[in-house]
Amino acid sequence: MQNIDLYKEILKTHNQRITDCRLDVVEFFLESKKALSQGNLEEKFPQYDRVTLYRTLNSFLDSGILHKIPNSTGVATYGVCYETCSPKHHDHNHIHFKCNKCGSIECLEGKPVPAVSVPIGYQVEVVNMIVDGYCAKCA
Amino acid sequence: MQNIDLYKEILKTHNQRITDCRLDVVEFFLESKKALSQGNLEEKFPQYDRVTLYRTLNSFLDSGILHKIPNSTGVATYGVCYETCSPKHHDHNHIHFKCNKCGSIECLEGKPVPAVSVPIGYQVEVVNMIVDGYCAKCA
DNA sequence: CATCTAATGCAATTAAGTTGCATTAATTAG
DNA sequence: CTAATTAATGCAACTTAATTGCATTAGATG
Repeated sequence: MQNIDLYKEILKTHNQRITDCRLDVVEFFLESKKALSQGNLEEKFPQYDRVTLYRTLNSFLDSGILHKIPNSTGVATYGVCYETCSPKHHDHNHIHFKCNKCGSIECLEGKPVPAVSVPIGYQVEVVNMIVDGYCAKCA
Repeated sequence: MQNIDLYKEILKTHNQRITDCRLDVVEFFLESKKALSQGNLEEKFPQYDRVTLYRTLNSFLDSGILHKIPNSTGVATYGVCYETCSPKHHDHNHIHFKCNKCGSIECLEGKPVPAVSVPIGYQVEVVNMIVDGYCAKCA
């Protein structure tokens, strides 16, 4: 909890109350630098009720602290939003990488999503790019 | 069931037995031209047991008739594979589009996924691109 | 400090997906 | 064409993910 002031600031600017649970969750996301799921939170914070963690995730999602990362596993995973995101408009112009061996999901910062063309009449809101493969450790 | 011979051929070449259920499911996928979920199948085919439909989907997945489409809803959705796919190697070099209004997910054929660059040491297996927005009908 | 309202914890419930097992039916070999 | 083989089906039970209701607690605001 070295950056406790930063975590508090993040919560405040997103209209979240400063509670132990929410500070812990924010810290966990920022420190781990990986996409996390409800299950990861339950493991890490057995002191909090499952439902509280669910609601924390949903609350962070609504307020724009986190975004959902699409995947095929059937388990919702979340990543930290960047400064360019606001609660109303998410701008996740980066690629997510999922390792098929260790299962970790991370954001590839500095790797912008290439432009995408859609059929006439279609309107693009968000583009997600998910790369499956093997990370540097597992390759 | 006009194309019943085609459906049988698809099942045969993927080592699936010709049954009513599997013929119906293949037809549904090919006719609707959209990504479908377990729920869609249950609605459409109340005559078949839930478990049978689950197993049909999984069987089609393993044999390379269908592929999973990553998404943020938490519900697994499946799309038809192209000829370039084999059970062992899936080649889904196309973009999936999800409409935020009507919820339909479809493949944008003829829209190849752009090349993607990953950090050194990373190995790419499959690249998925999911565009969220509004389809021509809902825009 | 009093009020307001968000956040929490517990219990119960819904929904998605899986597993075991006995039965049925499609395929294959003789 | 029939018998043997094995995939597919249906039912029941179970697991896991996620949601809802409600009473209680505790931040935030004036």
